[in-house]
Amino acid sequence: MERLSADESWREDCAPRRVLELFATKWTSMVLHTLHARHAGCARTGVLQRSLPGISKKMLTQTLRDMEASGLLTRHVAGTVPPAVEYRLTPLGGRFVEPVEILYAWGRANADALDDLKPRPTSRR
Amino acid sequence: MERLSADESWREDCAPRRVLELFATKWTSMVLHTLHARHAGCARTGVLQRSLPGISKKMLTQTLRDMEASGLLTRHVAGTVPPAVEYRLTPLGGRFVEPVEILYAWGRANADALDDLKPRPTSRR
DNA sequence: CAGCATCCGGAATGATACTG
DNA sequence: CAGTATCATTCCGGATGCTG
Repeated sequence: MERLSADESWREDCAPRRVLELFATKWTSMVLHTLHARHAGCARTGVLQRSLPGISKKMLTQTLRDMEASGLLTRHVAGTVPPAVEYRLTPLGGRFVEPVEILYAWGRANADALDDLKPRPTSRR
Repeated sequence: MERLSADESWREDCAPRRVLELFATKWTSMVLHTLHARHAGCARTGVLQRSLPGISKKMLTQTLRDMEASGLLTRHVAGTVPPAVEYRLTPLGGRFVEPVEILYAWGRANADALDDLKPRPTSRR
């Protein structure tokens, strides 16, 4: 074996690895997918929270801020009477939707196989 | 907004979410990708460790065991003089390579954009 | 409504050393 | 070579309460 192709390695700090880090945080990909698939790439905090069963206000805010820092979305503060903040996908965020969608679809397509290995109620993390 | 498509939701315990959990563990996807791209789907422990810069023996073993439990690969113990253990991708594991490859490729394709937001030496996680 | 400040239990990762 | 056993550390993610 050892058919070293082009550069199929995993040096630390390589781009692919930074992509994986985006998935390391529990909600990132779900927020991204929801923002795109259910809200056309733009939504407010409350709406997002309602679209994501189980997420807490804290984690939602934290995730959104991290994603903003990662350049996946932008944050727009509107009026100030009742704070209205909107989050919108950036071009990078928009492109990142694609891989996420693929993962999502793969999950659905392989739901059966995944069910078999389901015996992990108190799953990791 | 609110263009609720087919079933683009994230109910807890849905298949897509269980897929994401596979990425929650740091090394899973890297082991999978390495096993496929560099070792044709079958390799021994030591070889894998040498192919994954930075992984510890402990984490490698743990990751491999988890992946075995998840049905992504099988474990074959050969002789016993010097223990020789081989890990081989299962059909499910083989199918899972596809999405992982896509993420990998996406990272390479968007390396520039990812580099811009790189100012995170002591990155998250 | 949006967000921040804290406190906290537990999980994930890692360094090191030992066994067969 | 493969794996296990400790010990230490990081920090994720949930709960709760407060601010404007």
